[in-house]
Amino acid sequence: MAVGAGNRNPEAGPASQQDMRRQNLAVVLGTVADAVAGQGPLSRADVAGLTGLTRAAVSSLVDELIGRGALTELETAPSGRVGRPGRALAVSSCGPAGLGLEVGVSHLGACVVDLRGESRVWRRVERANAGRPARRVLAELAELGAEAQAEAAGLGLHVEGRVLAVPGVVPTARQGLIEHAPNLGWHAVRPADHWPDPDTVPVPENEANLGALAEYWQAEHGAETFVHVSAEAGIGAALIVDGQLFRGARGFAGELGHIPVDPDGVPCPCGARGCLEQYAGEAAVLREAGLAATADPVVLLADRAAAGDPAALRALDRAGRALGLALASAVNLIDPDALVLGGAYAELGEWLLPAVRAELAARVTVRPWDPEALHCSALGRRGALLGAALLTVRRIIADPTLLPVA
Amino acid sequence: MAVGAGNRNPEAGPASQQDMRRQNLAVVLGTVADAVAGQGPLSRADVAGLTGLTRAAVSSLVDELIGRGALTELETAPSGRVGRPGRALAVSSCGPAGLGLEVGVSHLGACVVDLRGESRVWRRVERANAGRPARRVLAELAELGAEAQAEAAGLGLHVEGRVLAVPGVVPTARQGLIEHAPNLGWHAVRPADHWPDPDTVPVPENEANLGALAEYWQAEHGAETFVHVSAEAGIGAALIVDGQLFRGARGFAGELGHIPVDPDGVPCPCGARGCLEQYAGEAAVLREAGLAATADPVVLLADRAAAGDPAALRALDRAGRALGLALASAVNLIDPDALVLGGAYAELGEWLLPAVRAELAARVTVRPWDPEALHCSALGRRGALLGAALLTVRRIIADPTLLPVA
DNA sequence: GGTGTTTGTCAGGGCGGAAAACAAATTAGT
DNA sequence: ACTAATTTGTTTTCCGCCCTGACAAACACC
Repeated sequence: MAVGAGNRNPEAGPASQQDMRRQNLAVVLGTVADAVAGQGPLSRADVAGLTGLTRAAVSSLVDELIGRGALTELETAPSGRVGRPGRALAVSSCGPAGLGLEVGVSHLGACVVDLRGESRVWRRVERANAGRPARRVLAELAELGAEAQAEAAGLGLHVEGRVLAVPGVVPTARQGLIEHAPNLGWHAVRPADHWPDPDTVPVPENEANLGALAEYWQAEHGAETFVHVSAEAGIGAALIVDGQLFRGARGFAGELGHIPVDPDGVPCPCGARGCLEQYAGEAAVLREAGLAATADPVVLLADRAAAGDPAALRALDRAGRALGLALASAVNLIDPDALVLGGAYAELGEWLLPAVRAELAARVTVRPWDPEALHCSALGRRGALLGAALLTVRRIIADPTLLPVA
Repeated sequence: MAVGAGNRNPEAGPASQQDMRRQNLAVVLGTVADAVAGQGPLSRADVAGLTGLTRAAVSSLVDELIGRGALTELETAPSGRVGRPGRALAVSSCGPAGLGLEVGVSHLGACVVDLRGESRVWRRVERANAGRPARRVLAELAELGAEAQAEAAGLGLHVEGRVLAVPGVVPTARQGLIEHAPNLGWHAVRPADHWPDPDTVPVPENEANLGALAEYWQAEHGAETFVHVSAEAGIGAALIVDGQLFRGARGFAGELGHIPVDPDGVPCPCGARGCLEQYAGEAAVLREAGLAATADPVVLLADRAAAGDPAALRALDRAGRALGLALASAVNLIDPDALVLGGAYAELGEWLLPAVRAELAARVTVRPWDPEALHCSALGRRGALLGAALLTVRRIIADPTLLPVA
């Protein structure tokens, strides 16, 4: 009898038969979606065996999922085993899809991901968005999104949800509001107020959170609980706990940038002293490396480091040690399966990782710690946009009744 | 569409009608249990209105809950309102109960809590358990537990589960094993191997976790997400996230004691430098205050501080500042609703709180922070034993089918 | 005492999964 | 080539659970 086992959330309302159906639809669809990589396509009987449902129940559920366009029956391939061969099931590669949109400081992006999680349309254009009026930026993004949606329609995909990744604070309580995006110069922007077409308004979400979710949904490491660090302007961490994004009581969880790494160190604009951001933030690293801010300072820094520039290497080493110190606190508190460096950090990983690893090894001592648990994201800066599109897809897989019954 | 909304755990198995029934039984019982304090006892119709279930369904569920001994029908009191008066429902004060057991360094404890969460039997005896063979300690505890259970039987209570609070590591993976309890000198102790009566073997659980759960279940502050700090020999934190104990990927979450508060500070036996434990741990505070270890050093320290001893006050201030620094990291990462000082810290709160508050105010700057969110536990050192008994009770409320149908 | 209101229960129906039987499609064996 | 064995997918029957609607019971108000 482990603590927490069986302690379902008492706030959850009563269960109805529709909830049961919904849950079982999700179980069947999720089983097919997750097992694709495993051992070839599944049949109804396979799904029944894996889930514990009856073949009859699975048949009924699969019929409904096909009717909603979530599943497809493939051509039956000879299996070689004795007995009647099963009809192969697969998540539809044409049909429902998710549209992801992104506003960055220097770019706009749009992508469409199908139910299998594969990116089918990808658009990215460079734009200097800082300081531009939100209305203009969003109008241009809407255009880009419409193009992507049209291209997806040509592939047989139908967009079922739209999510907008923004580098800013999107409070949990006030749906649809971008409270503050310092790098863009946005305050209290509500996309719905500026979007040209009221039928295609996207839901905003913080880009670091989306990047972490993309990492969880797509990455190879099967970590269910991990910390995803991303540095754009500030240093933010997104916490994935048991496969769920953890936002904290008020949505401010993961403020890694203001963890104290040197209690009496340099003052930070936030008012405290010795915040991580003053040691491992973009501005601090550039200053230490003796570089001026440019259009893409991350690439510049990576080039200098690759060329063996001692100042750049020293700056990155110092940043890595500070980051490692802060992450040691995170490991001690959260005990994650993995630590993932994403966003800009992913591209500097080669020079950051040794210092971070060394600091972690020295500071995480009271539990087993695998150095390989710290690694760089394979998605890099694509994570946020991918996550935005995947969010819709994963919501559909978690609740296929969101799809129209056709 | 908030991130995480509707993302139910895909690992969850299929739902059956029994699951639905179980859930609805829990909803009804939980509604009656939680609303007792609100506005007098509830009737079936009240429960139906609160939960959204039909009166007919509630009737059926209530009948089953009465049959299992979880609910009781009270004498109908005149309500004064028009219409047929409802039959008042209440959680049984006699019937199912939870037994809590505790092994401390200097005491043994046992208590019985009824389904309402009220402590009905409380036993605590002083014993120097450090270094004694586990078999002897557990035999004596079993005796104490049997006495408590007998006394509870006299009150009409029937013990449905037994939980043992221990100051040590109880891994999630290996059920029923106390891996290591340094203060007791125990290694790899499995209570089942030493318990006299195989029918009453308790399940061990870490006392800090249980203290935090007791705080959550009993405390007035309605925080769903908080950090509960307890200092016995080491400094441990238990994290309650959305009303659930968060253990981390491997069960090591909450190691507050080894968060670095001074990166190049004094070396710690763990191998790192500047760990919180070296500044705010019991041994460090006593040393700083110029006191020798005694039977109950916490009381000694509190006496000195109350008397205005400058060394004691200085030591507590230093500890408080170090604790505040570490907690600032926790707040930045977790964004909890509250921070609770429990265990021995609760008794020293008067002298610790100002320094902790000051440090938090200086370090938690990038979000709203209410100084009152930090407070001391009202349960103090009773929390662990209470939590052990409550764990069974809360499990029953979360799943009433655990009770025999009578 | 009659009326209106609220409560608790009962009967009927629908929904959804389980169990068992059955038809279909393939391989293995002779 | 033909039968037996095996596995799959569907059909049928059954059961559990909640919902809808109706009804008796118990109170306040007039």
